[in-house]
Amino acid sequence: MSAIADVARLAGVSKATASRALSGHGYVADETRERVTAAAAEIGYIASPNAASLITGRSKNIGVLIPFVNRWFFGELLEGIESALLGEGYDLTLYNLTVGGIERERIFDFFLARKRVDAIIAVGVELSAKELELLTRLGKPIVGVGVPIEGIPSLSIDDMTAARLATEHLISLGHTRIAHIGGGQAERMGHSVHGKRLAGFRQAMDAAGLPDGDFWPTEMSMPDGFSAALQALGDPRRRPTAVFAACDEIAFGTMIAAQRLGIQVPGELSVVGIDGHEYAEMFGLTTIEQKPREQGGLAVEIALAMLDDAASSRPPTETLLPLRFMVRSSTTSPPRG
Amino acid sequence: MSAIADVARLAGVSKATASRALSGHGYVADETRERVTAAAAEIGYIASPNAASLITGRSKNIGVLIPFVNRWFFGELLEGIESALLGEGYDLTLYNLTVGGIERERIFDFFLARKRVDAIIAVGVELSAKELELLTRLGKPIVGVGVPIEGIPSLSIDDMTAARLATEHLISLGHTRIAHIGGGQAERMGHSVHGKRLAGFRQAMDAAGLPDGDFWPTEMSMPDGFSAALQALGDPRRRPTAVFAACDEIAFGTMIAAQRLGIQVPGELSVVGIDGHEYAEMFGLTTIEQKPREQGGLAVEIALAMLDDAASSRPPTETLLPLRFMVRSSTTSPPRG
DNA sequence: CTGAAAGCGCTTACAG
DNA sequence: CTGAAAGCGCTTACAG
Repeated sequence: MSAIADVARLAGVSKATASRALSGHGYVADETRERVTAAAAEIGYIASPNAASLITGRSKNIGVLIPFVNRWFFGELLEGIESALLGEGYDLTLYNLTVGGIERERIFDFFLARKRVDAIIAVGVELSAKELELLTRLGKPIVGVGVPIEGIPSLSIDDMTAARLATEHLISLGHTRIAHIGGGQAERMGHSVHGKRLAGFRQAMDAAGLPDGDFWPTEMSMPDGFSAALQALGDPRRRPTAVFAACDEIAFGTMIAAQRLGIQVPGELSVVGIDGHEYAEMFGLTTIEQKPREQGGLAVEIALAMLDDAASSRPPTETLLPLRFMVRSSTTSPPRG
Repeated sequence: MSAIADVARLAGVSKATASRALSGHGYVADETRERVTAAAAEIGYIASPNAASLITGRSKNIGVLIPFVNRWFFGELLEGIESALLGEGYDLTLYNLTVGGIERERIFDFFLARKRVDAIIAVGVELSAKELELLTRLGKPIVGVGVPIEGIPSLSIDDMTAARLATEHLISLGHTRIAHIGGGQAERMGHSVHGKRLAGFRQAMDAAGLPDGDFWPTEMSMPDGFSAALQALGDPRRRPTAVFAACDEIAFGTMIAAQRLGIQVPGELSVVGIDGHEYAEMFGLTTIEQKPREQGGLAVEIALAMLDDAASSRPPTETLLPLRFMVRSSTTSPPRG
């Protein structure tokens, strides 16, 4: 006996009426609705979305594609998405879409094909043409966050501008020998976050009439930033007076490397990052802040809105999110001489 | 027309046979099975677990309760769980169970009551008696990781032993003024990770005949460890020569605080942690390693095994996971004088 | 405004 | 070994 039948019997109505009363779809007399709600509360009835999905086609579940869980930006975004979804009564199904991951293909071919999710939020993932095709063929709302996806409503900061701002800050302080330690993976530098931040850096240097600073490619993590910085700062004769790090984690690694090498920050080396990482204050890092947790909430809002009016009013393809410059103690004028 | 009907028609069999062939339940002639599999492959058929769950009662979906996503230990564990689940064809539904969280109650009353998950993996969560009651009443396998849960199969390291080992390491180096910077939340210190690590610390100090070292309670994060360490190390006259940090993140914060105060590590201050964080090598931190990613895989294994033979062979209530002592450059003998 | 009936896409006794 | 039928727990036209 289905659970809703119990509610119906207790309230003295049909299953159909009970369903209408509980879902809010269709006409039900106020008095009836109250009886049904009371009955449902009494036996602790919670509708099974699995059963409902069979007929409504909606499963109250959103799939999240994300390359890392354990990096600040991604972790914050994920928590933001989760909290917003729960607030709306949606479940979050997590797909950790790693770059060379063995399961990557299966996520598209199998997991997403199971028709379990109503929409997809793709966080910081770069999709191959084939993957994008598979995704769009699902016919479900897709929202991109962190990195814009061709033809899909996406949220991100303006990476080029952020990088330009960070670099200009260093230039305005008087630095001329500025290095960029940033994301590698040169193959797809074009549209990637990495590529744009590098481009913004070069743009600012060019505009100031400065020679291209050194670029040290690395992964977007603290230990990798540390290793790269050891190289970048290792040779005292060629050492830059300032580093623009593509993200705060790289910036922290750079600051630790500087300390290891006996280089004073900011006296002998200025460091600026992008992100607004939770450690930024502790490190005294000057950075360009973004708010990934809020971005997650926004992404949910957009995805659910697309679900509501499927055809009409698609959100704009690319939404740029606000930036905030936070000056702290990691940047100052270059040393004299 | 249901998708499996298409497969059946194409293979020239009934839906029942198609279902049996694809699921592997029940007898099907080999030749028939091949035809069905081929037909399914041809039209790219993937069974809807939502529909199947209605009759099997299984949804191929596991719920994960976790207090943080953005802390190394939890992030690693989550990635380990996700990857193991995907390998088994299971989805992961993420519930971020924060401590004072507004949604916390709803996760138990509403989300988990929707009958969507086949089992629950509770990571590092301390449950109230009421919550535990709600959880067990679901009648589903539950596995605890990180912190043991009363009466539930749980995986964790032996926190007391780990803390004792770390402390004894410092003692064996000759330290006598050792402080512990560790988890706060005194109200439920008893069974918590925090409480056990503090207890192990005290046990080791006692056993060595040393007076209780100072205990500085804090959150298990790097910035909070930093703030606590600034206090712990601030007064040169009372300063300890060694710090046992309850986790690596606190240890890193402590090392950064020491640097800020001009205190040499390890010359003037030894620091030891617990975890084996990905930054430990960069910081040169001596620590007791655990492998949360593998713990996640193990938790999945146990949960799925419990699903397979519901009644029989319950796994042991508390499984203790291996530890590995990693000595690096953050610990040495205390300064003379 | 409400109820009886059909049906979502599957799986599983039950016959044969 | 296979198929026809029933049914999982819901929701939604369709009558009334």
